[in-house]
Order: sequence, then C-alpha cells, then structure tokens
Amino acid sequence: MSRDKSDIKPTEAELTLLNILWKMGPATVRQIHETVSQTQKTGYTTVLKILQIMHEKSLVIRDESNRAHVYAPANSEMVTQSSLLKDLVLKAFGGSTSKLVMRALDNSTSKEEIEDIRQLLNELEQQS
Amino acid sequence: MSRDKSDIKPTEAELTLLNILWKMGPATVRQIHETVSQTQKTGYTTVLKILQIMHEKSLVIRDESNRAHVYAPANSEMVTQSSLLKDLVLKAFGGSTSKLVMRALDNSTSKEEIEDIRQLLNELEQQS
DNA sequence: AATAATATACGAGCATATTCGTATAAAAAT
DNA sequence: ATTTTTATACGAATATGCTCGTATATTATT
Repeated sequence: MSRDKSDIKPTEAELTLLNILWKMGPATVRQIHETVSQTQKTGYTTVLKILQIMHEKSLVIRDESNRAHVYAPANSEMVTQSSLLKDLVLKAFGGSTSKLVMRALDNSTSKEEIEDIRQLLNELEQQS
Repeated sequence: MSRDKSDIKPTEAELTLLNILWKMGPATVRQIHETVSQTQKTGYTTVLKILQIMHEKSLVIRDESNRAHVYAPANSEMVTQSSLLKDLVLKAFGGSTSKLVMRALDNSTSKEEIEDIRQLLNELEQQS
C-alpha cells in the first residue's frame, strides 16, 4: 500500500506557500516572495528552497520553460483540506468525523453559518 | 500577549501518549508503554523521554510521590481538540470554521451523525 | 563590452522531534 | 547480603524542517 500524492501532509511553511498559490494562481518565486513578505520577513532564497523541496515531494508542479520557473499547486485546495482533516480526525478524534464537526461548532458560530451547514446536511441526506 | 498552556500544540508522538492518558486515566510510564506497545514498537525509554519533555512543556502533570511517577494530561481532550481545530482553521481554512465543517462533511456521513449534528445546531441557535 | 540585476542550485547552520543506550539509584527477590 | 528487577535521568545519534549565504549562470542595462 503506497502513499498517494494527495495524502502527503504539507508542513506549516509549505502550507503558507500553497495558500498563496491557491489564491494567486501559478507564480514565480519572486511573486510568491513578494506576497509572503507582506506578512512575514522571509528571505528570497528561503522561499525558493521550500518551493524546491515541495517540488521534490510533488506538492507543486513547475514550468521550467522560462528562466524564472513558474510554480503551481499539485493538488487543489479542497483535496488538501480534506487530507488535513482526515489526518486530524485519525490522530485526535478517534477516526470520528462527526466528533470533529461537533467540536468545531460552538457558540461563536453565526446564524448564517448554521444555516449553511443545515443546507449541506439536507443535501447529504438526499444523496444517501 | 503570552501563549496560554492550552494553546500549546502537541506533536504527533505527544498526541499518541495523550490519547492513551485520556483513555486510561493517570498512569505510570510502564503502563503507558505497555499500551503503546500494543500498536507500535517503541522503547520504554523513548516513552519516558517524551513524557519528560511533555512535562517540561506542561502538556502533562505528574505525581512524583512514588518512585514510579504517575502522569496525567494537563488539559482535557476537549480543550486539546479545540486547540488543534483552531490551529487548522487558521492555517488551512482562512479562519473560517464553517468552511472546515462543510469540508469535513461528505457522503460518508451517516444518517445518525447528520441527526446528531442537526441537534447540536438547534441547541446553538437557542443560545445565541 | 562591461557591469548590474536576477535566476537557480547547493550546502551548511540551527531548531525541533524522535529514538534509544547507558549510568545510576531504589526496590524486590533470592 | 547479594542479585535481579525496575525506576529516572541524561546524553547522543538521527531525522526533518526552516533559514539563509554563497556560487554560478543567465539576462538586462549601461
């Protein structure tokens, strides 16, 4: 049983860059560094190095046809979010997704959010 | 703004031991090692060392009145689960808990789980 | 053409996490 | 009393993640 690419769990720094790529779309190291610099003080080569490691791990793909390589996420935000949730469910919620969901919901949840979730529950019930 | 104890994020190995402690209640290194050995091949001193580190970090408390120290979680499972969820919401869901919840729910969710979550949503709505 | 700017690659340093062996002390068994 | 078992403490080896400086190559500017 080998590990699927989408099961690879990005580290914290990697997730920061993925978040930027999901928002920006494909981008060069320079563009990514500019964006990350707005909130953190991180060196250019640090960003470069992490992207290179992510490429080795197949967390990103890159277009090397131009001098400045263009990086893009290998997996969608949805797939990655699901993978991270699956991991947390297994490690901290005994495998129970509903326990996680119920723990996530608390009195700070707004009426709008509650209604959105109700709607989703209805849709899920139709399918099954 | 200093970091609250309950904000400390346990590592993977630490979470494994916490899960055992939440299930067993206060326990000695030997007892914890016996339990963890049922699913993993981990040395006794490895478990001891991790518990010592967890004690330094205040993830566990310990009773040293007997020769074999008795360890117990510093925080409840609930508090720790909430902390881990909060962390994931910030890092992978742009701070939106409802996005996390909706991503967690999929067609593998059973009717019973759906009903449990509906019930919780109703209760939350009463409060607000 | 020479210089400056910009790109990747690479290695090394530092931090944290995980692992376990060995030393030492205390308790139990013989 | 001696030996064996059982306990903690401690240090060190290894792995991974993060950081950045330097080397080198390419492109742009003067």
